[in-house]
Amino acid sequence: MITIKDIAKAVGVSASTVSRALTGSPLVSDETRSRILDVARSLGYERNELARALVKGASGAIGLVVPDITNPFFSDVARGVSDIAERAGYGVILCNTDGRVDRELSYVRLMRRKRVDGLLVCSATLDAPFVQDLTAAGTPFVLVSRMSADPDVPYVITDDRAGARLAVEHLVDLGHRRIGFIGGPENVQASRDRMRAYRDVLSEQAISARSEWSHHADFTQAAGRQVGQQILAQADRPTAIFAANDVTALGVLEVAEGLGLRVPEDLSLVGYDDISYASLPRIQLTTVAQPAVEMGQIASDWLFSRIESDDVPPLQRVLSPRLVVRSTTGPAPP
Amino acid sequence: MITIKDIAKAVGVSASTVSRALTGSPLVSDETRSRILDVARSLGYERNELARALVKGASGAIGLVVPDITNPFFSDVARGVSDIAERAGYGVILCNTDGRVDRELSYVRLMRRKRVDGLLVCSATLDAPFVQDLTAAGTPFVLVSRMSADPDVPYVITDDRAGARLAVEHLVDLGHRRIGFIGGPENVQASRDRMRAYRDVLSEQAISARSEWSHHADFTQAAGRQVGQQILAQADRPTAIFAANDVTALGVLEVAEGLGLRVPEDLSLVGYDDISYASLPRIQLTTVAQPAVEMGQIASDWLFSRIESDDVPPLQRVLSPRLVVRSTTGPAPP
DNA sequence: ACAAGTTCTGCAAACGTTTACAGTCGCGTC
DNA sequence: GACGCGACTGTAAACGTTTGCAGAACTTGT
Repeated sequence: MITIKDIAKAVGVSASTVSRALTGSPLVSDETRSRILDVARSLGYERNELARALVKGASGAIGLVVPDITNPFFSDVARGVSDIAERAGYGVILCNTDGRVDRELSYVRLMRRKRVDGLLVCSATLDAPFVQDLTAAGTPFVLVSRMSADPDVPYVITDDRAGARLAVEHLVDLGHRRIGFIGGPENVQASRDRMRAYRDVLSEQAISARSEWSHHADFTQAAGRQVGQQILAQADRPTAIFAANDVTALGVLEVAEGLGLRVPEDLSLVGYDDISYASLPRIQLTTVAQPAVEMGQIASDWLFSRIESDDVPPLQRVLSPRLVVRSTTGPAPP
Repeated sequence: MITIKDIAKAVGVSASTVSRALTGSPLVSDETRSRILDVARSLGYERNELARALVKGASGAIGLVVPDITNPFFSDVARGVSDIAERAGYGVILCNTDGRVDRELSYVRLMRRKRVDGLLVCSATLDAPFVQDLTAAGTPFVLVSRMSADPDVPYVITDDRAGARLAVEHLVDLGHRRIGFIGGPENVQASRDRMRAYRDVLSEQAISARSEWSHHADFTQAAGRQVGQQILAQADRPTAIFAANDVTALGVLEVAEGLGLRVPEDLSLVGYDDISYASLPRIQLTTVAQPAVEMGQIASDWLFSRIESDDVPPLQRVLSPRLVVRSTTGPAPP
């Protein structure tokens, strides 16, 4: 690979002059600059960003850790992040944790070793030890879709309690009294909040929460099928289910139809996220919309300004979810 | 940040000894090694991979360039890649090109500057100038979902011609004679191949290919809607449409239902890719399956062995596509 | 007691940049 | 003709590792 020294030799100047010419410093005469640029071009020089990163103390990369890039919610977030990063000239390193704390932690450590300039974490487990590590290390980061008890930790979320309330109240308004819930992993904040709101609404409305209608899954379609089957196979089954994300809801939809249940006549179904497939004509899933792409953009926008300058106020942004009523919900059967 | 020198000072040895201890070299006594490890741990040392990369000439990262991570086909590929990369201890840098040659090129250059050890390119434009650049530079890479005229270029693809044949022949078998096609961008190899097969089958069957039923889109749902609308709004419309990917097909499905057409009674529809949403009960899209996750795995598996050793035979893997008949296709209306 | 190993450790160079500092050169001014 | 100044260029150190080479200390065999 061509280095700055090769160019220096070819042009007959020192390496520092080449460096200056290439970085656009004014401390170089127009004549030598153009000679240098010519030679650099003709040699096909590409600056070694590793070396540059080492001396500048900035790697020009950020880490993006998500549970599963295959989940449309997170690929939307990733898309938002990647777009902003491209504009800012940063690289994005992708990490899939499957929501496992150990992988999350090992990825965060890998990112620290790679000296990323910042970190975007969607992983959302509740008791995240890496948060302290990162604050202690002074690595800028943003939590996406997870809030922290610590008031100094920057985050972008939507109000999960409010969103879940919308969903459950919608079902209650339709006359449902037998309402089930399928959450994500127990240690995921978003899942807890949505569950909490579910319980709150039920108790406010003096509706009993039946434990056999409320289960944890893991935000995948397969788990949605499995838990959905479990709930719906009971003789005494709910008339409505609120699933803590769309992917799960689609899994439930699948088994519901498999069991011969009509949606929404026999079973109403609400999801969460409003992934693009929720709006397909055949699906028309009632759901709570989160602006995923925008969340990614907001988070990375802030991250980059935080990287450039230490004193930007911490980002603590709570976006409003929006209930999107489509056709998987209807009046409760008599 | 703690460096190797800090540890050296604290323990009272030289930096080289610390380095050796940390990298597990046998040239260090057990006693000093354990003292060093203790101090390293207690100081919270994390090795600077940038510095290491600089001297070793290997960055421990690969680039993954895809048109759009939001497209489930590519997020599946990404998932496969990321899993293998994690196991091999590599980082994956994500690049979205939207299929634009300029962005593709500028990303490839960025990756070269970042000195990635290898590159996985899904971008699939036909006349890809970066291929020569990369071979010339000696950067290992694999084309995913695109073949090259050059016999030395490594790739993983499925046989697009064969897959598309399956789709179109299926429609013909069902009695359709009025068959439309919606492709991807004109310069995308996969799109061309699928179109080519579409035309071949029609001409073999002595069916006329009507140009007003055959259009290019860009593999997005929005474009599927738009082009679908264009084709289906005609009084003289086809009885079947083969869309070059599932996302497009879902867009078509949307407008078809909007126009009051029943699928498959009035219109049969075939997609390509078998993304996970194609199998939803309400969708049940007939499609041609490509093993996306596996393609990502195969490609990166090979890439890593290629990185470790120069002389592995070039990867040229053609996987077989599989027709999955579901319920968006049916007999042609009389 | 001494040569010849062994086993461990340190020195210094290298990787490819950036950048503070010190020149050098030519030119105009007094 | 000395002086200062502006405009440019070079020297060298630094970033944090790895690693070839040489040396030190300690064993072993004679």
